[in-house]
Amino acid sequence: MIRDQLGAALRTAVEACGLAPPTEVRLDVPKAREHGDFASNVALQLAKAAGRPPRVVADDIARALMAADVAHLERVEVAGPGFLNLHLDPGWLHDLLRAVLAAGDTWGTGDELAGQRINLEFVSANPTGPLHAGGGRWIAVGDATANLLAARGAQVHREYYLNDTGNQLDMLRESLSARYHGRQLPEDGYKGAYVTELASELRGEHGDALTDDELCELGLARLIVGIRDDLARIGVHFDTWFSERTLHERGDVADVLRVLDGKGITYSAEGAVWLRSTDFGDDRDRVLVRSNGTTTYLCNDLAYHRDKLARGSDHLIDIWGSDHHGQVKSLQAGLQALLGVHGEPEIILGQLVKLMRDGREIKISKRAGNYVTLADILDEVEADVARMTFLLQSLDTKQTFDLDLVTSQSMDNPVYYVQMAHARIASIGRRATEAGVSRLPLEQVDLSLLTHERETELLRALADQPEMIAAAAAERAPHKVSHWALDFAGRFHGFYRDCRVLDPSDAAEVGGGPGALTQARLALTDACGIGLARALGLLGVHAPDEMARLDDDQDPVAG
RNA sequence: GCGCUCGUAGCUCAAUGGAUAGAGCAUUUGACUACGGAUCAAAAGGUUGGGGGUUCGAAUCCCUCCGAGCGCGCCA
Repeated sequence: MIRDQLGAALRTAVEACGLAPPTEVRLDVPKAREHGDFASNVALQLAKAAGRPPRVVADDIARALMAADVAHLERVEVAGPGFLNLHLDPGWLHDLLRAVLAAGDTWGTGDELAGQRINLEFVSANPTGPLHAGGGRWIAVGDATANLLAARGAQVHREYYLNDTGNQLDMLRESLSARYHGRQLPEDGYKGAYVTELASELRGEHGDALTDDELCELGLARLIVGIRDDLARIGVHFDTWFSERTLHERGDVADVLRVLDGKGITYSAEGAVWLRSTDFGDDRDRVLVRSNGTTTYLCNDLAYHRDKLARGSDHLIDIWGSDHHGQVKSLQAGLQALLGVHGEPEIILGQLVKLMRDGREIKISKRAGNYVTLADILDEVEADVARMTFLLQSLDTKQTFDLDLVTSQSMDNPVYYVQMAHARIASIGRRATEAGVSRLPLEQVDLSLLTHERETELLRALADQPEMIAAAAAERAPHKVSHWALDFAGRFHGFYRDCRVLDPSDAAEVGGGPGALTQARLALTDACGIGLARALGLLGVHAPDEMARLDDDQDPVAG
C-alpha cells in the first residue's frame, strides 16, 4: 500500500537528515483535506533530540523527501508546529481502485495474525434457561471479533462453555422437579415460565415416571437445544460446545489441584484448599476446594482454560460482562501459577446492556424468570437489525437497548442505511445490463476520469479500510467497522446523488469517448460494493442485492 | 472504605497524544417527471463533569474532587 511506501520513504528521508527515526514512522490521515493526503508528526517527535526547532527539522526532512522522487508524491508542506503534510496526485486513488478490484473477496484481509490459533470463548451463558436479550451483545460482538481476527490471518475457534454442573444446575433440577410434581418452588428456584412449560412437556411425554436426575438431564438437553436454535437464528455457529462435566469426569480438575499442590502454591486453611494467587498478582488468595470438598468455579475454570490451550490454541480470549471483572486477575494469576503463561486468557470486558421498555428499565434476572429473551427480540426484528444494534457502540459504553425503539422503528435502524447502499450498487449493475452497457476490461477503463470529490472521498475511505479493519481487530473493537460502514454508506449515497453512473450525456463532455465516464464509475461502484460487503461480512450482517420494498399502505392515514 | 469501567452537542454515541472535537436522531431551511427518497444538501447546536499537572501539543496520560455503573463470597 502507498502508505507503507510513503512511510518507508519518510524514514529514509529522516535518516538522510542525520536523524534517528522513531521505531515507528507513522503517517496519519489528516482530518482537514487541506492538510494533504497523509501527514507526519515525525519532526515534532525528533526536534528535541535534534536540538533544533521542529519546523526547521521538518524543512530538512521535506527537502530530503522531495529529492527522493516518491511515486505520486506531488509536494510536501511544513505546517503548524512542524507537521509534514504530504500531498499526492489523484493517481494513487486510481491505483487503489485497481487494487480493490484485484483483491475482490480478499480486500481488507491481512496476515499479521497468520499462524496464530486463537480460541475465542463468548456467550457461555448458563444452560439453565433461554438466552436473554442483553446477551445478544456478546453474541454479536463475539462473532464479529472472530470474523475480524480471521480476516487478519488468525485461525479462530469459536467456543461455548456449558456450565452443566454445580449449584445452578442443582437449582434447575429442584425447580424442574417442583414444577413436575406440582410442589412449591424452592426459595431460589427458577421462576421462569419456561421451567413450568418444560416440566409439563416432559410429564406429557413420560408421565410421572421420571426421576429428578432424568428430569434434569432431559430438561437440560432441551434448554441447550433452545440456546443453539436461538444462536442459529442470529446466525452464529460455534466450533465447540464444551461441557464442564468433561473436566470432572476425565479427572482434569483433580489433576489441576495435583499440579498446583506439587508446585507448592496451595495451602490448607479453615478446612479449605487455597491457591496462593497473591504470588501472581491477585488481590488475595482464592479458594480452590471448599470445606465441603467441592471445587470452586475458579478451580474448574483453570482446568478448562488449560484444556483449551492443550487442544492447540496459541492464545485464549474470553468475552465477559463487566460484572465479572473481579475474576480476571484470579483466573490469569491461576493460569500463570499452573502453566507459567502470562496474560492468558485475554479477557475482553464489555459493559452490560440495559434493557428498556415503556420507558422503564427491565432488570434481568434469570431466577426471577420475568426476563426478555433473545428469541423475543428475534421474533420482532430480523437478525441483521439486532446484530447491528449491538455492534454500534464501543464495549466500554453501557448500552441501552430500547425494545420499543428497536422493534417498532426498526426501519430507522442504521443497518438499512448501509444495506441500502449495497443494494443500490447491485441495482446500478442490473440497470447497466438492462441498458445494454457492455463492460470494458479494467485495463481499458480510464480511471483518471474519477476526479469528482464524491468519487475521491469514496476512494479515500476505501484506502483506509484495511487499516481500519486491522485496528478493529487489534483493539477488539468491532464497533469501528460499524462506524466505517455507516460513514462509507453515507459517502456512497452522496456519490449516487451527485454523480450519475448511467448517463450517456456525461461521457461526451469529459472527452473520454462515449461511455468512458460510465465505465469508470461502474468500476468505482464495483469497488464500493467490495468494500461494503467486506464490512458487513465482518459484522455478520447480510449485504443484500435488493431491499424488500416498503409497503405504501403503512401510512397512518385517518379516515 | 478499596478496585475496575465510565462522564463529550438537547438525546444516543464517535474520535491510534495531533492541527478548527465529529456523526446520527431531534430542531430549522432547502432538493425528487430519479441508476430505489429507506436519499441528499445547508444551518444551528460544545469551557469534552470541576480543578491542577506532564509537553511543542491533552477528550485521550498523571493527581485530586464530584457523579454513574459494576465488583470486593468456601456464588457463578
